[in-house]
Amino acid sequence: MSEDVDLVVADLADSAFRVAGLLRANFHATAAELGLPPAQAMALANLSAPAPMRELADWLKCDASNVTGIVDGLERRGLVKRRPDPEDRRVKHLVLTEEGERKRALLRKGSHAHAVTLFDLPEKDLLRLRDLLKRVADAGVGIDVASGCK
Amino acid sequence: MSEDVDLVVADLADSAFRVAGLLRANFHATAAELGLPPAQAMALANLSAPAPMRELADWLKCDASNVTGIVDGLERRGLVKRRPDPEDRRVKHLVLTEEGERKRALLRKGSHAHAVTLFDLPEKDLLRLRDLLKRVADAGVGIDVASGCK
DNA sequence: TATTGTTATACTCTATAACTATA
DNA sequence: TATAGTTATAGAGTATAACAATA
Repeated sequence: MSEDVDLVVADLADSAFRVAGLLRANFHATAAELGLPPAQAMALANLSAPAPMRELADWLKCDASNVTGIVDGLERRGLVKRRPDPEDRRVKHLVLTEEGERKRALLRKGSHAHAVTLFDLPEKDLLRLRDLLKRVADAGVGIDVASGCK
Repeated sequence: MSEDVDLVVADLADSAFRVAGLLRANFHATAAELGLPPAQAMALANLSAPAPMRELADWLKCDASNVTGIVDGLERRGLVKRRPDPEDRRVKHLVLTEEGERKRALLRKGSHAHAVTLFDLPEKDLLRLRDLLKRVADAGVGIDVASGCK
């Protein structure tokens, strides 16, 4: 007899939430140590290269109007600068300052160290877990939210 | 040659975040359809039986002072009632109304339907993923946040 | 003294809508 | 007309500190 799929899925969703919660809690704690609110930290972590503000809104999956405030905070802290695009004068590119680069590196270092400790599995299991979870994550982008239909 | 563990872990953390993000986005959307803000929905989902407000604060991992506002919202919507504990008159138990039970069921039904669609894997993989993720989640509770040390 | 729940306060996050300046 | 970014506004989530009632 096979296990009840509903139960397995419920278990799975619970574990996924818990694991992500642990990752997020650590990210927030690391951010707090660096004096950064969560959203600003998330923005900073995503700024691998100069990018228009619009792009940041897409990354953070939030309305463009929020980005203004988040970037205001990062600019107030001296971590990014707004640089107007000479080609299209509506666009402003976000450029990290030296201090911004430094904090970004610390932020990523902290997250990664925690992840390594968290995903403490034998290599075979680690690879298996990565493959399975990636399949779910990749397939999931095509699923309509709150409808359950593809 | 084995793959670089750092890369695998980074990939894994990314997938875990994405999967949890999908689950959460769906939960919020389902909550919104029921006219519930996220925190109130989360509280409602956790109220399987009458519980003291303090317990809810632990579940939600937030300060007790927040719970007052969240429960105010649920009470305003007629979904829960505060019932004083006769044994310890400091304590108030949260009891779902009939409408509260109804919305709670709908909320859980929506989440679960989405999870079933999301975790659309052959049974063998499904069980494997559940086991691996559960191991990580269970082990993770013992890890200090933002320090990476056990 | 310690704990439960409340209030007051402040900061942050988020979406909507109306606006500007460009394209 | 459409797009990038801003402003104003309002609702929501969160933590801190001080407090009342009770244990």
